[in-house]
Amino acid sequence: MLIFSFVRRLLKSIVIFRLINSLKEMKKGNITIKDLARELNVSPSTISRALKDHPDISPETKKAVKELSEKLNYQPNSVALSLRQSKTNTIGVIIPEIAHFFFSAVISGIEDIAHNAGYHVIITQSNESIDREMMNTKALFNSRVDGILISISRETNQFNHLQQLIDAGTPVVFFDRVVESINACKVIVNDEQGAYEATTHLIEQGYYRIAHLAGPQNLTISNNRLNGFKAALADNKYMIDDNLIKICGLGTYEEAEAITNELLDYRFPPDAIFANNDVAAYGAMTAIKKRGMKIPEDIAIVGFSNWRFSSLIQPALSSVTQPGFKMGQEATRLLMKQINLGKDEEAITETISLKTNLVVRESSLKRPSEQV
Amino acid sequence: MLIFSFVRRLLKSIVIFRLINSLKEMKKGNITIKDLARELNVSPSTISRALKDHPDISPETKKAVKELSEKLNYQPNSVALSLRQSKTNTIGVIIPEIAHFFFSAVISGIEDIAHNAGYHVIITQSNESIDREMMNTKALFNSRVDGILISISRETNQFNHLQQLIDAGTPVVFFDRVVESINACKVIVNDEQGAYEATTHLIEQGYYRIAHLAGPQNLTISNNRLNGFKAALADNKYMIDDNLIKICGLGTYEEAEAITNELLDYRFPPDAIFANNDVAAYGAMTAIKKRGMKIPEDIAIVGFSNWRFSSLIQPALSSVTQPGFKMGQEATRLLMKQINLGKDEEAITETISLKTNLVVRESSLKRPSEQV
DNA sequence: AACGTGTTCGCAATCGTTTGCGGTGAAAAT
DNA sequence: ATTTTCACCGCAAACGATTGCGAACACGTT
Repeated sequence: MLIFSFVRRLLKSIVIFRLINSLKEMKKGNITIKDLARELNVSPSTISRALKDHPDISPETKKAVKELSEKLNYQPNSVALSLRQSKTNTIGVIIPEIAHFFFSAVISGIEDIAHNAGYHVIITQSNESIDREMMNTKALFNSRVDGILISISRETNQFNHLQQLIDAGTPVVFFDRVVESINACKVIVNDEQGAYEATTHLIEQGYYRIAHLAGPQNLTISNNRLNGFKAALADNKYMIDDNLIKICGLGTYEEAEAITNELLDYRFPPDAIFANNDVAAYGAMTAIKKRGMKIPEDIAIVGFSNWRFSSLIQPALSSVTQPGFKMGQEATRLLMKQINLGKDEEAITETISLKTNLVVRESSLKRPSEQV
Repeated sequence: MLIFSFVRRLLKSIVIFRLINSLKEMKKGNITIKDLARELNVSPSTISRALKDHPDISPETKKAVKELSEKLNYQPNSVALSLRQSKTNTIGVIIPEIAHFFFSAVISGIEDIAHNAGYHVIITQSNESIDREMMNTKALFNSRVDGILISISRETNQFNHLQQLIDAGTPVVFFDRVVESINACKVIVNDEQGAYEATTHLIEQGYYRIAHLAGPQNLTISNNRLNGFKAALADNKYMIDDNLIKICGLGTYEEAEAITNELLDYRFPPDAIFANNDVAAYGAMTAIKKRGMKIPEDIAIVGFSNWRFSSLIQPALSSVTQPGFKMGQEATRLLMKQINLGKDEEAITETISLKTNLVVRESSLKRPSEQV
């Protein structure tokens, strides 16, 4: 018995030595189930079963397998697994830009749910380009991700690539920037309501000539915000002056600054600006400051998205917060639901609408003395 | 001939009908090479060869294959390809946090090079947690990515998981937050020089009691910045007062604010602060402002990283820029070089050091009247 | 007629893992 | 002594694509 054990141990160390050697030779020598099988003189099936505590395998074999696997630090090849099971346990995300606080928050929400469900997350950026977006959808499809979360790019005005994806059976959930015409799961924030509240807030503060820096109107969210803006004006018997509604197509800081300058050049410039997003708001603030005008005394500003540093700038920027983290969570939950659907079950097409929240800071407050 | 053509066309449409039908049934019915083979009555090998213009295949067959493949929108299964070729054409990235302007820039740089080389990029966040980082390395390894780019977490103080990765033959390139003790490719910025220049700048502006908000000292970058700070003081014959060097371990805004308050409580508080990063600088600014002190008149501030909004806050924050995009590019180039290495070639262990650049803004400028 | 040549394609193995089914041997039941 | 039972394990096919090798066939050449 002792001798046997000794011999076995000797054999094992030789085995390990041999493996390490061949590993060095092969450079990228990842241990496979076959390696374990060869060294223990059993079949690969046995290794596979032993590693997952299949009842057909004897305790001794299991022990031996597990020990060797531990010692050689065996790691199952996910690629092979994915192929075998036609399931990658991976979901893909397509967003316009990572360097965007809102989207970063969404990603964290996505990872939160996905990781707990045992999924990996592949993130891709479209960089606001439809070509890039199409490439990404194709790449994710070819990688056979189990599902896709997408917020479309600023440029996206046709949706074949997305419809194809859905037709091929890939579960898709849209978030934030959704596509109206596609029948699928969607998670949005109530942009219209957010814009309505922001505008109402400006009205309540006593501003009467309110401009809007709008986003590109092919994006539903931009359109909704514009509608909310108009609705608030209308409900308060304010006239809607199209000259005070400017579309910022690029979404850059500089563009907003230039467009704000146009507004300020009017004979009767606005006394408040509601910006489609915080970046535009920053641009507006810059233009205003450069003219020596004061915020909010001369012009009030409200933004949208509540970037991380909106509270840090001077004056602190009022903004509509979007629940990014929660949106990521909800979108991923919907996706998981779809993925786990039986083949025969009907596809679900739920739409979740999350509430926004207006955070009032200095940039939109009339001074006490000036308040009505 | 005409009849033949007609029959063939008829057959084809039936074929397609059948496929579409079975596709609907199978829900996730991705077209495979076998499907094409069955419908055209050839072997899968022929399909494979036809699709890649192998000379062994007749022009007619090629044409038929390509047409059908086009019509059914055949997309090769990347998973199967990866398994077959032991190559995933994917690289993994591990960063502490996505919601960080510097890292976002790095990612864009990475994608720039990687996409051009035909690689996908998988991004994972460690959230500054070593556990998460270990999980991510394992997950990426199991996914058999062709290489990994990593910037370690704030918590990471042991490196077994990374050494194992390298020992297993996975190409790894460290960037920004590198591990000194591991022999591998690294891309860093010259933190010491950056800190040296920032500190020298403060000295030249006439500040004489300069404090430093340092980062956790297990991070080489933090340590280098501290060293640069000290070196600048020493070279200018300034004394190094350890009371003016405070370590911010968490890296949060609030922590920096609290620690700055400690500095301000001194009988002789500092008249300038060089912060290890911009977030800490923001915290310091908040603390200073809350006391009614003025920047830079009472206290000057210089940060590190040059966040996107450092130029927007009041006063605009002087900061040391790090070339994030370029860093991502360089790191990826190094990784590509490693990946394309022959099996027998010696592993490369290059270290690239990028230059920083001090951007002087209001927060560190003595007023003209007060300047020497 | 036999052989050589070239074109066009299929067979089968392979990547790493899983799994239904069948096989072996020993112990237990008849 | 024969059958049944059970524990334990291996065979082989499968996931989708690639590729070395050989086969079949139609030519042209001797």
